[in-house]
Amino acid sequence: MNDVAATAGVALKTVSRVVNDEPGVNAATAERVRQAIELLGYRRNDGARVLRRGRTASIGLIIEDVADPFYSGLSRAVEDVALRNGSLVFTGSSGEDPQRERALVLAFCARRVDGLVIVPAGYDHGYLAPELAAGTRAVFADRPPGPAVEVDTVLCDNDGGARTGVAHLIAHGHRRIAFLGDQAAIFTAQERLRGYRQALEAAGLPYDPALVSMGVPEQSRVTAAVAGALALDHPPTALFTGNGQLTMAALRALETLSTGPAVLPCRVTPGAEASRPAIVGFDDFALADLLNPAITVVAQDPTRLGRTAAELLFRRLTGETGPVERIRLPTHLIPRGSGELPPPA
Amino acid sequence: MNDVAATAGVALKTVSRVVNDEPGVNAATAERVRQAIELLGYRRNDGARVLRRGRTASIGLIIEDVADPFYSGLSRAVEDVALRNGSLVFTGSSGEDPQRERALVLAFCARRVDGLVIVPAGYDHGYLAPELAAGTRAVFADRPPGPAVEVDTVLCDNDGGARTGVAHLIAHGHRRIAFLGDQAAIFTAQERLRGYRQALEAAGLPYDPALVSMGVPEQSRVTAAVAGALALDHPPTALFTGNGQLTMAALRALETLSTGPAVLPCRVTPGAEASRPAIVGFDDFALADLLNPAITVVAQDPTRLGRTAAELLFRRLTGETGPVERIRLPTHLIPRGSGELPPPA
DNA sequence: ATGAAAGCGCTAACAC
DNA sequence: GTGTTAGCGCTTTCAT
Repeated sequence: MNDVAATAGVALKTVSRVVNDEPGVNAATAERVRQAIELLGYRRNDGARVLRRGRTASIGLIIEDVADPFYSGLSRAVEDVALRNGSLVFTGSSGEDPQRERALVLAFCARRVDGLVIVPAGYDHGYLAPELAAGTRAVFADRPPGPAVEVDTVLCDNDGGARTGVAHLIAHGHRRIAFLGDQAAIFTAQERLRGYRQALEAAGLPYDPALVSMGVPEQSRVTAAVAGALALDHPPTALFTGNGQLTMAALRALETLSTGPAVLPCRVTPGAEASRPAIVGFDDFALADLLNPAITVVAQDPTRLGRTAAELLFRRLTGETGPVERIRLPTHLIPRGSGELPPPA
Repeated sequence: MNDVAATAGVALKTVSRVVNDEPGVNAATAERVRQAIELLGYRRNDGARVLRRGRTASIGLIIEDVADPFYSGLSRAVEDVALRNGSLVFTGSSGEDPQRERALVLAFCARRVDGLVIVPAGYDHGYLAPELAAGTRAVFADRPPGPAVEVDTVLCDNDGGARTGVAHLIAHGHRRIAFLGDQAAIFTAQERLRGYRQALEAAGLPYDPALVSMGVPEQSRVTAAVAGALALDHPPTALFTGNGQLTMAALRALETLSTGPAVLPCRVTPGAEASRPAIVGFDDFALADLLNPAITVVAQDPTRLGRTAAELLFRRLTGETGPVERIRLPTHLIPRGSGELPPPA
């Protein structure tokens, strides 16, 4: 900037004015400055600017894994809102590891991000308190913070969604419905399990722990869980899966376990359909409509979740006060076939 | 930092030494400083640190859309490599818009990122030259830069992959193969089209422009393209799709266009299979193996692409010199059924 | 082992 | 309209 000023024969401040489009600069002077900028290939150093002004015009986003379609949809929404607000976004994947979540949040705070959108992996957010006290704003998305801090939160209607999905299966005649959930420590997994139980209760059906399996959404575990359930004396006639990854893994498990010979181009052996359990999954996913049968899901809207959280964050950053907000986003059932299969006669 | 120094009764520099684990501080003094830090909730301001030291320990990543599984896989890989190198990553989606690509790159540069991983939307990268001259390193991934700059590039073997996929269809007896590609302006789309033509030529088959359709991967366009091809006097018996989005859209189009009644739980009317065109797609995607028939693909490895690009970037950032690198990553064919369907007798 | 001073590149506050 | 000065929070250099 000094060099530019020297080359243009003006003072430092004038260059600053031109660079920032501040009013009160003679058009001719401004032009000279712009030429000097061009000549020297000058670029404003935003880091220094930030240091002086206090606002970094950047936010941090912590999710579980960008590579998961649910979170990448959320990411894109956050990014778009940030862009509209003139802000850049640091993204970090926690991989469901509270240590990494913490490290990322702290690293972002050290960069003095203006705010954070956090999908937490852990429950202890005491580490956030000093940052919040220092003025960094945070919005939790998809899962709430632990009791140590009180911040705006945008969640999905997990138990309501699960209730709807399970009630749908019940309405189609199922009485033995297995529940396949994510790790029991995860908030959304707990809420969805709760919804499952509520639906059973509302229909006067017993809760059978043998029909419930919670754990990591790995194929091997899911295959084992599905196989185990189907091998019960009174096997389930339907399956409710707690998220998109689990649904896909369960479908693959059913395919693997299917006893009939794999016949191309139609893998489902004619006549074998009837023995196939009905399935409803939490989360919509690409191609759910092209499977055979097409998959009935309880859809959330990751884009809306991200947008809502980011917009709330920017409203806070632009000074909106008021009590901590707790927003619940609705889900909706999309019947496609797999959830309408009747139980075997 | 001043406050900490005052509270601990030491000089500013001593606090700096403690914060940075520099040697040469009395253990007792260090402890006093640490207590003061704790007491005041002090956090080092990395922005100021960066201003002084010159390195921001952050990189920028520009992709087309985080929400696309191909790019989100790439993102995650870049993020992981960055983490291992103690760096944070700014992510931005260009949405295939050269203006936005440019704006994002420039914004990242203004933040003085150490380097960039760019999946370019445009071809004119003249705007990058001053940044490169200023010392910012860049690596292009998936698509090369325009002629204005010369930088490291990691690409996938697009024409080779397409050649393999199309040759596979030819080997299964197909003589009329349609090609459905992304917008003709996109580098990878061009290379894949080239591979398609090479495969035809190698087999002594004529190139028929009526069988080729390039454009945005929107469902309506794809449905129209597929319908158009199938309505030709000599319709194709097989289809090669140029990327994952196109493959999914084409499958949906085939489903929509399928003349037989939709019969649950098996949508493909018995007997109708024979009239279904074979299909091979570029890019693997979730559930490709569970469709009916399962989808044969030419798979790239987005994780490897991201990892390779990011590692190259960090090697450059740690001083590795040498000529500009141009890396090509292999693809591999995964036969699953759809690509092995024979043409109608 | 510790400290004082200078300055990274910029903008806010106030002259002129 | 334009320039001067101070200082954002830190690290570097050079003393002590």
